[in-house]
Amino acid sequence: MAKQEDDFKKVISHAKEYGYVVQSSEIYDGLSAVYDYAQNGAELKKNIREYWWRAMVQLHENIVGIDSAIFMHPTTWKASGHVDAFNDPLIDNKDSKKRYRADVLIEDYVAKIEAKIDKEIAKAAKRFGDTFDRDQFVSTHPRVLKYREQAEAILKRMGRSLEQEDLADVKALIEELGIACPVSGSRNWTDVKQFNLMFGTRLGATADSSMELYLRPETAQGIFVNFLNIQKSGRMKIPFGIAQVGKAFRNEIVARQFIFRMREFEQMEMQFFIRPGDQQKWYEYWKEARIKWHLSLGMAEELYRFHDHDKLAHYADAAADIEFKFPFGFKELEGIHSRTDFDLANHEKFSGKKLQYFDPELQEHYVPYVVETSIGLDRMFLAVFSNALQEETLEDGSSRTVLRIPAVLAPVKAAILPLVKKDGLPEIASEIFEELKWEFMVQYDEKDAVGRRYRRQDAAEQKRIPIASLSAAIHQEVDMKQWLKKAKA
RNA sequence: GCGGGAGUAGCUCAGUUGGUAGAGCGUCAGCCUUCCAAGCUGAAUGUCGCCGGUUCGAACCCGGUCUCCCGCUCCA
Repeated sequence: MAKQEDDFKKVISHAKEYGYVVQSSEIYDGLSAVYDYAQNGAELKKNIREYWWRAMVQLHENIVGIDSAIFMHPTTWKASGHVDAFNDPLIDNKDSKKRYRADVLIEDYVAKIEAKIDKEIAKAAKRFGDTFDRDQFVSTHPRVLKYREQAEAILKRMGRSLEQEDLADVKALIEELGIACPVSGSRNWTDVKQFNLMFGTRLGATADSSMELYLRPETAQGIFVNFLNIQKSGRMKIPFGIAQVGKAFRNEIVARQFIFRMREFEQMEMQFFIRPGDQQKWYEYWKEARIKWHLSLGMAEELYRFHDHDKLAHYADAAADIEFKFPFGFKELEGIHSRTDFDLANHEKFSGKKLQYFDPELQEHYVPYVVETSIGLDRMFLAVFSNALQEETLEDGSSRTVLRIPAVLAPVKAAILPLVKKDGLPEIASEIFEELKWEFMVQYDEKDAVGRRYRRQDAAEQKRIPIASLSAAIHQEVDMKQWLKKAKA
């Protein structure tokens, strides 16, 4: 565990020292869970983004890419379920310091009442044997009726209080029911607080003419609301996909672990529209396609694993994560979700506009089902970067730090290093540099002994290309270019 | 939000019972060097996270605050 922490700290400090990631607004003590990408980080991030875009959009004739706005009509988030799902009433127990969702505490209490009903039924069933009439028993037995009435009253009151955002009453309900903390057993509760995971802002300059809206908590909805626009203008036929890369915002209660969980982050999402009933097939297809994409980068296979969800989100009928072995353990890197027609159907309902597809083969209209792939660009960055950072022991026993980034993603593709700073070598090296820079990110360095420059490059960008000698390289300039192209491919 | 740990140069850290800062690496200028750092000469860099208090005097003691790491909690 301590080893893990050390490794993770090394990743963070290396990212800072070599111009990858720094904390936002550092000179003002920083902003919690907000980070900036520095010179090398911006390149690496851009390369990951492009690698994804090419794999998804360029290589699939039936997938197109869009770039939708961060601001969206507020009703979007009602339709998507985020207004409900991202608003949690939370309460803390002052003795155990544990935090709970207030509604879950109450629901658990109700579940206990229902368990009592089941017990009564079981008892009666045993007593009456074959003659037991379950429905009649439930609708007449006084104790069962009382329990049922209790349970319903509690849920009704909770529902009404949450609806009206009467959080004081939610707390009062918890106290009246005598709900105790499962850990400490105490009934010493804080007030119920509403946590909204979405950032609110205003559109419009003056207070009375402005409209309250949210920064998008996911990019997917920008795709759903444009479903018909894209389908029609692109003459897309099901199955087809719409991809998008963009920023999303979540006001996490606790955002931590460096760039793993940030309040402002970038998603790379693709919504694949399919016939209802085909979801299982496409879900499996994309699970496989996505893991292949990851493995194509050549990082160790053991670093990845699938995690199938048992507890599904409000929109999904199947979901799996591709987890990556980060320095702090296996964590979600990408999600593949079968979202059914939840989103499009809800946007139909809330907007009153039909979001349907006419299937020429089936000769019928339907709301398509959706399989989504959603990967965090920042998480992918962290996966690549943390895995690339390696300590290498050399033959002579000394060690060096190498940032071994997959060549396609490397921020800088080649370093041009004249062996010595004389005999006209810098001039020739500069010529090579001038020529290569039109096609690749390259760097030039003539300072210090060449060995030292190698080490410097190894630690910073891992881009050096073995050249037998500079003079040989000049004669083999064409070959080198081809080597570079191969390396790039 | 709660609990634990931490914040001194770009990085890793030292700093004795309070007497206004150091090392290694790195960086920069130059020398040497025709292939894998730690040879030579010189140089720059810190309101000791921030604010306040105690004191003749605070990196050190006290209070507050911000930020980071770990655990709990949360995570479409």
